Order: sequence, then C-alpha cells, then structure tokens
Amino acid sequence: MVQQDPALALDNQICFALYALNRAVTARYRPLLAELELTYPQYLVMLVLWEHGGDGEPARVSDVGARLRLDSGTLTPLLKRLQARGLLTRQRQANDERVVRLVLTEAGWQLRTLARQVPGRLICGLDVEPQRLIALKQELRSLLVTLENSEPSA
Amino acid sequence: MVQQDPALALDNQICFALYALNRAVTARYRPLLAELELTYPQYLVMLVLWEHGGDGEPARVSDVGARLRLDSGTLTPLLKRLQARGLLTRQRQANDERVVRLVLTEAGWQLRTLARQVPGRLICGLDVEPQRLIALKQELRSLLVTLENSEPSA
DNA sequence: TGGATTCACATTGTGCACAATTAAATTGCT
DNA sequence: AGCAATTTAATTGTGCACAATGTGAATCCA
Repeated sequence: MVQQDPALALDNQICFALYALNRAVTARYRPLLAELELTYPQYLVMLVLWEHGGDGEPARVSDVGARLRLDSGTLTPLLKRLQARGLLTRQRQANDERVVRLVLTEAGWQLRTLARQVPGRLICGLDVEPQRLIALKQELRSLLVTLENSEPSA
Repeated sequence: MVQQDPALALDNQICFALYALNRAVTARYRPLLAELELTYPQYLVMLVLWEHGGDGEPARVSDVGARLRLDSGTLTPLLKRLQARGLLTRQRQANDERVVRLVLTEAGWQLRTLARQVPGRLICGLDVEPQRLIALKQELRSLLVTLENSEPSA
C-alpha cells in the first residue's frame, strides 16, 4: 500500500482531478437536464445552436463540431436523435450537397426558455463562491488554448 | 448570431471549459499511453492497482471503483480486457464469493516501469509552469470534495 | 432458524468519444 | 475540359460511462 513513486500516485495526477471533477459536474447537470430530456452533450449542442441564432445562415455540422471540438462520428447520431425529438431539422445545402444545415424548430427554440433556468439552478446547488468559479473557468480556458496551440510533442 | 442570454453562452459555461479541457488533456495522453497499449481509463485503473501494492490484500473491484468513482458496469469489462492482456488476474475470494480480487501479474508490474515516464513526458510537452498546474489540481480536488459532500439539490 | 435485507459484482441497453474508412461533391491545377 | 486533391458528412468498430436490473452470497434479526 506504500506508494513508492510519487509521479504515479493517483492524487498527484492533474488529469485525474480533471477527469473526476468533470464527471461529478456532469452528474450534477443530469437531473436538471433530464427535465429537458437532454443529455449533457446534447445540451452543449443546443447551446451552440441557440447561440448561432436564427437570423443568418443555419449552422453546419462542422460549425458545431469546431465549437465543441467534436467530430461527425459523435455529432451525426446525436443530431439525428435531436431531430427525432423534433428539436431541429437537418437539410442538405442545395448548392453544395456536402454540407448539412441545422435549423432549430419551434420546439427547439421553446426549449431555450426552460434551459435558461439550468445554469442558475446548478450554481445554486453548488454553494461555491461565484468568483472562484469564474477564476477557474478562465484558467481552464487559458490552458485549453495553450494545449490547442502547441504540438503534441514527446 | 447575437447572443441574447449571457447565462446560456457557451463560453460562459464552466462546465464546457472543464469538458473541453478534459478531452484535450486525454488526447495528449493518448499517444503516450498507446505505447503501453493502454487507454486512459485503463491507465487510471493501473495507477490504482500499482498504488495499492502487492504486499497486503489484493484490491477488490469496489476498491478501484471507490477510488476512481466508477461502477462495476464500467469496470467489469475494462478489467476483463486488462486480464485478457495478461496484466492481472480476477479471482473470487474463497470465504466470500461476492468479492473479486484483482492481482497484478508480472507483466502488470513490469508495465509500471514504462509508465513512470508518462507523467514527465506529458508535463514536458505541455510547456506550462508546474506551479500553475499544482494550483489548478488543488482547486479541482477541492471542488470535487465540495461537490461530493453536498446534496445534489435543485 | 428462516426470511428479508443488504452487499458485490455481472449483465443489458443507451449514448457518447474517437479512430479509420468511405462516399460524394467541390475545388484547383494544367 | 479533365483529373487529382480537398472538403464535408456518414459509417463502422472499439471502448468507456452510467442507469437499471439480475444473481448469488452474506448478514440481520425477530
């Protein structure tokens, strides 16, 4: 039981802290999102589509993928499930049959009203200084940028 | 494209920063762990088993689960894959047939030698102040504790 | 002691993630 | 014009996560 190598101690791995907290936070979202009948990744996709708006050109699958860092292998079936629920339509672009445009339906937009309550309710149940969360978010985002802009060397 | 509700803006969600960074970090580990023919969750399980040591009683499935916050639905197939690779054995405890004890094989222990290089190589390729990572890790761990000790209220 | 409860793990089913491949359409180049 | 290269999604296959349920074993306890 004596750990001989601090470098391999689980509690010393940042990656594990990140992994465990991410799952714990997702678990917090789950009951809230269940009221919207959304999974957590589905919720993120809806955030992107709501943010993209209904005025300009509809978002493409690759737009959503670029925003969330997810590929079509993940998004295609997820989007089909959202479509099956009537939250959006997937239509091939006329002048370029390769691209699929994602258009929110009325139901998709209406879900936004319910979703508005989610962030607040989550923070409430958390009982943590908002400042602390904002600082953490900034740090996480900063590290993400660093990681994405550097080669995955050695 | 104009975001009308800051509360729903993707970039304001801590959860997304956490989710995206976690996947980016896991992606960094992937090529390193591929040399050991381990996935990231498999690597975490091996860390637990190495840490548990070979002197006392072998770890139970539930011990690993408690440490990693994973249930048997995730661990059972994962452990069977590690067993199929010859890294460990799974044996029912004689005096309590409910319990499965996990014993590392010689190959399982030898893999530890290779694994020792992983954390260092990852940090190296990261090019971030170690202090910053340690501080972040502490913050993540602290929040995990807070989350686990509070009710998942509304 | 016997019956209900709890415990430890396994199984089943759904939904991500991601690598690798495929396929169709567009663009670039000469 | 015509062919290669690129772009955009979809498909296939593997491996987590996790809810729900099942199964057998141990425990509680009236």
